[in-house]
Amino acid sequence: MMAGMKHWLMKSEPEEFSIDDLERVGTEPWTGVRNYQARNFMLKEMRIGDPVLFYHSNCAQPGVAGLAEVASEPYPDPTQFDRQSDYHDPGSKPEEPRWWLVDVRFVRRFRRVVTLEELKARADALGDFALLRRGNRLSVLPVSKAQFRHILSLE
DNA sequence: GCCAACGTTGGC
DNA sequence: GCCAACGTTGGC
Repeated sequence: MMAGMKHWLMKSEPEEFSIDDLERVGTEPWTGVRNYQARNFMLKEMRIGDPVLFYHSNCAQPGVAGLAEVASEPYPDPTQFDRQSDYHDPGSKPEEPRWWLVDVRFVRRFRRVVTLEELKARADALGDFALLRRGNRLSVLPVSKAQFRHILSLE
C-alpha cells in the first residue's frame, strides 16, 4: 500500500444511491456535496486509489455496506450549474466553481452490512472517529488506517 | 414522522 | 461580527 494513502468514509442514502447501484454503474461522480468541509476533503486531500468505506445512511440499517475507491482527480460538480438539478447553486460561477467532486469506483460489496450499532459498540477500540461523534453530519470524512482495518475485520 | 444537532443566512 | 431564524441531516 502506498505510503501516505488516506482512507475515507462516504455516506449515501441507499434509496438514492446504494452500494448495489455503484456495483451496477461501476464508477459514479459524487455529486451533490454542499458542505465546505466535505468538499475540501475531495478537493484537497483525496488521491486516486484512496480506499473508501461506502456507508448507507438515513435507512433502516445504517452502516458500512462495501468498499470503493477514489477514481479521479477533483473536478467541478456539474450539477451546480444545472438549473434543473436539486443541487443547482446560482451563486457559483463556471469560471470559479464553488463545488468540487471526485469519481468513486466500486470495489466490492461487504458480505453483510457492518452496522452503526456495531461500530458504536466498538467505539473504545476505534478511538476518535468523526462518524461516531455526537451530531455528526459530515457526508465525507477521514478514517484512520487502524479504523479502516478494524472495520474490515468486522465484516 | 420526530427532533437534536449543526451549518448557513441575513438583519443589525 | 453577532446571533436568531431557518433548513438539512440522519438516527431512532
